[in-house]
Amino acid sequence: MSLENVEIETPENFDFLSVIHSHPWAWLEPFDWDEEKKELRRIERFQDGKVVKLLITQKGDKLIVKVDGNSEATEIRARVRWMFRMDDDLSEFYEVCSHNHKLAPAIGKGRILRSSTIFEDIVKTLCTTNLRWRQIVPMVARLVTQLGTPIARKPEYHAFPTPAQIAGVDEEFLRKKIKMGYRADYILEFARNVKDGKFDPNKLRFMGSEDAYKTLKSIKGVGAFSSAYILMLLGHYDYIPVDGYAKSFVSNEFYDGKEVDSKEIYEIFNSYGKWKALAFWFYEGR
DNA sequence: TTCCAGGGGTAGA
DNA sequence: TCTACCCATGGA
Repeated sequence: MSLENVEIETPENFDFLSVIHSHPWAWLEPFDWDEEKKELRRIERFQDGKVVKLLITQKGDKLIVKVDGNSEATEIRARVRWMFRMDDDLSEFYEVCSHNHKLAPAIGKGRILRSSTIFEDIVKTLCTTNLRWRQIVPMVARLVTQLGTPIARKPEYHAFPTPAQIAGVDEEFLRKKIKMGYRADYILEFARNVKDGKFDPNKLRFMGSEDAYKTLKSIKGVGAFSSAYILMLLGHYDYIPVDGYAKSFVSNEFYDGKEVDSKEIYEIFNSYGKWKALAFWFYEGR
């Protein structure tokens, strides 16, 4: 095992801690956030099947990636850049924020952490619906440790399972061993479709938001909320993920506690145009 | 025991 | 397009 460092220069207005705290992904395996060291651990499986441990910290205007294992620096850079949204241009969003005191604190923020594959982000979103957070964390941990490839000499660390690894078990396994409940059926069907080439998550990268929304919603188990959530991870912000939390926030902030639905939420944030979901996500007090 | 969680599918209107 | 109803899990 070798231990090497890969350094990546951060773009202007890059806030490492804001990416970590943008949503709860950093607390879901195979991520793990060390609050004391301010270090993000990520177990990553590469094209050739090799699994390595990445330890990511910020030092000045660079991200330092300690790599435990042998892998290509180029590939590591590409994946870290993708996960940390380092190529996102948010200058237009910050311009919008500068005209609203409730959004001024969002300047420098707006990069929402994502997994290295869209497949993983979709599976994780399916896992998070209709459950309490303390149930989601162990469920995802079971999925990763029981199905993901371990690091050869450190079998306690596992990468996120591939579509083939999930597709290789039956629904009973996902229900009983991973304790996914009714989600087992959805996740299994999705993994099998990806494995068989019937659904290619990477095509979502090149779609406009409307097409991507329709495509995501066609996945069984992915509804309006999850589609909008995944769209944010893809970098499209014109659909707002409306859930119970969104309703209660908008109700208290804008409607004096009166019950609201999607329609009222969009009425508030429509003025932000293609940035509406990001404006909603980083609105002060949310 | 009962309730509920930062939902979604389906049937029926 | 909208609504009612059901779906499981496990902690409080």
